[in-house]
Amino acid sequence: MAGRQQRSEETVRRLLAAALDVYTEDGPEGFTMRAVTARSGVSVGSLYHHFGSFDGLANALYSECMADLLDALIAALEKKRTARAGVEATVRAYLDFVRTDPAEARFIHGSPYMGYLDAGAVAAVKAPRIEKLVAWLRPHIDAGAVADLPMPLIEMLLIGPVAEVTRRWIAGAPGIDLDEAARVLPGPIWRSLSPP
Amino acid sequence: MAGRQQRSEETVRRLLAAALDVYTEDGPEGFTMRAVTARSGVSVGSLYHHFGSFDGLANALYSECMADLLDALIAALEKKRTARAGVEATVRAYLDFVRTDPAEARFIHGSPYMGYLDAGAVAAVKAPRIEKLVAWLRPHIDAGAVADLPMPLIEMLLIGPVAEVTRRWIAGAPGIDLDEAARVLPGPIWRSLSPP
DNA sequence: TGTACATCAGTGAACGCGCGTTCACTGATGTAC
DNA sequence: TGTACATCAGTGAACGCGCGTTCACTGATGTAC
Repeated sequence: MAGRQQRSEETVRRLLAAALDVYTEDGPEGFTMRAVTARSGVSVGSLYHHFGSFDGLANALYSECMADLLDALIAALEKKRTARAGVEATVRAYLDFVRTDPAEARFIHGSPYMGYLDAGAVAAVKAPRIEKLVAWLRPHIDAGAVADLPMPLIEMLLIGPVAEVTRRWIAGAPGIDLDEAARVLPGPIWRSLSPP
Repeated sequence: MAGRQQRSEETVRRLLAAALDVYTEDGPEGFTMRAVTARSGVSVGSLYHHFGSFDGLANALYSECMADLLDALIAALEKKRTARAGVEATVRAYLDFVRTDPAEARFIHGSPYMGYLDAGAVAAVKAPRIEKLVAWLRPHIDAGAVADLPMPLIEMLLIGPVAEVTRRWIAGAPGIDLDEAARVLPGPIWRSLSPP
C-alpha cells in the first residue's frame, strides 16, 4: 500500500516471532501482551498500531501457522498421483511439520481453546486450503479408490490420529515417538479410508 | 473420614456442578473463581477450605469428568467378546458420551490447554482405566485379531478420529453430526486396527 | 443424658498483582510542487 | 533539487479492572466423659 513504511514490516515480523517464542517457552499461561512486548523490544503502542489488540496479534500468528501447516500438507499431497500415496504422504507431512516446527504446532493445537481466535479469520485461512485437499481427493472417491464417506468424516479419519499423537507429544506424554508414528500410522490410516 | 461433616459433601457437589455450568455457559474465558462462587452461592473461603485453590477445584472436576468418560468406554468394551465388536462399541460409546454429557465433554477436551491441570492427578485417574482397556485388547492382539502396533498408537487410531469429531462439534463447526459419526466411523476405525 | 471442648465448615471484606488498553506525544518517512 | 506538510510508525506512563488468594472471624457439628 502507498505510504506504508518499511520499518512496519520488520516490526510486525519481530512481534509475531516474539509471540511464538513466548508461547513456546512460557506456555499458554505466560502468553501475555506484556511478555511479547518485553521479548520483542517493541513498545505497547506500536503493537496496537499494527494489530489493534493483543487478540489481533494472536489471530495473525494463528493464521500464519495454520497456513504453514495446511500448505505443507497440500504440497505433499499434490506430489502424489494415487490415492494411497497421497493419503500416506499427507500423514507423514503432518508429523514432519510437527517435528520441524514444534513451536508452530504447539500454538496451532493449543489456540482453539484460548478464546482469542476469530472464527471468520480462521475460516478465511482454512477454507480455501481445505478446498484444495478436497479437490485432490474427490476424483479418487468418484473412482472408488477412497471410501465414499461424508467429507468431514474423511478429514477426521485422516487427521484425527495424527492430531491426537501431536497433542500427546506436545503434552510430553511418555511413549509417544513422532518418527515411530510416521512409520506406523500411514498404513492403518490408509486402510480406514479405502473402501471396505 | 471421622469428623467429616455431611454439609461438606453437599458443598463440594454444588461447587463442582456450578463450575461445570460456568464453563459450559461462559466458556474457558469466563471460567473464573468468582463466577463459580457466585453461581454456587458458596463463599470464596469455603471453596478454599475444600479445594485449596481454584486450580484444585478445576483438577477435581477434570478427574471426575475424565473418569466418567473412560468408565463409559470400559463398560461398553467389556460387554463385547470379539475384537471388532469391542472396538466399534468403544467408538459409539465415546460419541454417546459426548451427546449425553456435552458439558463434561467440553470440559475434558478444553482443559489440557488451560494450564491448571496437574499431571500427577490426571495420570492417577487415567492410568488404571487405560490399563483396563489395554488388558481387554491384549489377548486379541496376541490372537492376531488386532494389528500388533505399539499400544499408544492403537489408542490414537481408536480415539483420534472421535476426539477430533468431538472437538469440531464443540467448536460448532458446520457439517459435523454426532449421530452420523456414530453410524459411519466404527467401520473405518475397526479397519484401521485390524491386521493388514 | 448433659455439658465442655475441639474440630470442621463457612463467611466475605480486603489485598496485591498483572492484565489489556488508552492516549498525548515525538520521530521518521513519503509526497507534492 | 529543496522545502512544507501529511501520514505512518513508535513510545511509555497511566488507567481501570477482575483475577486468585488470604485471614480473622462466626457458626455448626461431632466427641469425650
